[in-house]
Amino acid sequence: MTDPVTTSATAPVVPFDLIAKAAETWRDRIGPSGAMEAVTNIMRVQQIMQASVDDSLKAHNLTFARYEALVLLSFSSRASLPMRLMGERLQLHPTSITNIVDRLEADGLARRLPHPSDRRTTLVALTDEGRTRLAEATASVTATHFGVIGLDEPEMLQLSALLTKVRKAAGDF
Amino acid sequence: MTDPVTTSATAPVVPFDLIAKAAETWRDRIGPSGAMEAVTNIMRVQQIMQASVDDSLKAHNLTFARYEALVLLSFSSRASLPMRLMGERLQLHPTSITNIVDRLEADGLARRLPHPSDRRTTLVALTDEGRTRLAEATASVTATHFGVIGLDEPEMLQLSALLTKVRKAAGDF
DNA sequence: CGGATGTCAGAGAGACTGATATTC
DNA sequence: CGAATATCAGTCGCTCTGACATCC
Repeated sequence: MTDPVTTSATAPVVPFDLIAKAAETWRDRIGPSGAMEAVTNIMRVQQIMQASVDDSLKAHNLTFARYEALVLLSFSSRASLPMRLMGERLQLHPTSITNIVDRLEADGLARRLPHPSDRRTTLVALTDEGRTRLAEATASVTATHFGVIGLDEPEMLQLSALLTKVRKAAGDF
Repeated sequence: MTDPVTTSATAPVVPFDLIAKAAETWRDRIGPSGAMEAVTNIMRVQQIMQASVDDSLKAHNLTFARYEALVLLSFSSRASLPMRLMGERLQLHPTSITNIVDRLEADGLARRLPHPSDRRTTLVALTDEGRTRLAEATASVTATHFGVIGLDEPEMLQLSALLTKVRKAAGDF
C-alpha cells in the first residue's frame, strides 16, 4: 500500500479500463470473453479488497486470515472450537490452522484448551483481549466497508447472489 | 488440490452456505452485513477460481501470474513490452516482474531484449515456444471456463459490470 | 488394528523493503 | 545533479506435502 505502481487504490494508473480492453482483444482473437473478463475482474477486486482490509487490520496486528479466525471463534456458541472444525469452516489446511492459532496465541488473543472427552482434539477459545481486539479491528474494517466502495446495498446483495451461485455450482456448499 | 478439506471443489463440506450464515450472525450482532458478505464471497470465489486456473495451468508449467504475463505480451502490438509497462499493466511490483520474467525466460517462453534507444529499459518478447505454450494453456483454461461455472453469459456480464464499478470507485482506472 | 487429530520440518510461490548499478 | 529502470539479497505471511506422535 505504498508503491503507486502496485496500489493504484489512490490514483488511476491508466485512463481506461485495461480489463475491458483485454476482453475486447480476447473476443477478437480467441473467442467468448465473458468468463475471462469475470475472472480477471474477480482477481483484481480481490486484490483491492485484500489490500484495503489488510491495511485496516495492520494497526491491530492482524491479517485477514487471523481476523476471520477471530470472527469465527466469536460466532461459535460456546466461544470455543476444535481446530479441525476451524479448518473446515475457514477452508484451510490443518497446518495453516496450526500456524494461525500459533500466532493468535502468541499475541494473547486466543488460547488452546484440552478437549474434555477427546484427547486428540484441541479446542481454541478467545481470550478477553481477543474479544477486545476483534471489536477494535471490526470497527476499523467496517469504517472502510471492507474496501467495497461504489456499490449501494442492493448492488452488494446482487453481487453476493451472483457469487453465491458460482460457489454453489463449484460445490462449495 | 488434493485435500478434500481445502478444495471442496468436488464435494460440499457443509450442507448450507456458511457465508450466508455468517452474514446473518453479523447482522444480528454487529450491523449491516452487505459489505462483509460481498467481501467474503469475493475472497472465496477468488480462491476457487485461482485453484481451478492453477490446476489447468500446472500441466503447462505456468501459474496464473505467468499466464497473464504471456497474454499481455501476446496482446501487445509488437509482441514486446518494457518491463516497467508490464508491471503497470499487471499491477505488479518491479521485483515481481523481474521474478516472473526470470521464470518465463528460464522456461524458454520469453526473452529479454535491449531497448533500442533507452539502455535503462529492458524489453520482453515472446518466443515461438511461448506462443505455442500460451495457445495450449489458453485451450486448457477456456475448456474449464476459468473455473467460472453456474452463470450464463448475461450473468457474467452483470458480474463484471458490478466488479468494474468497484474497481472504478477504488481508482483502478 | 485402522482412522482421526494436531504438529513439525521443509518447500514453494508471491510480494515487499532496502540497497545498488546503470542510464537518462 | 536528481530521477528512472531493473536487479539482487533478504524477509514475511501463507499454503502445501510428507512424516510423525498421540489418541479414539
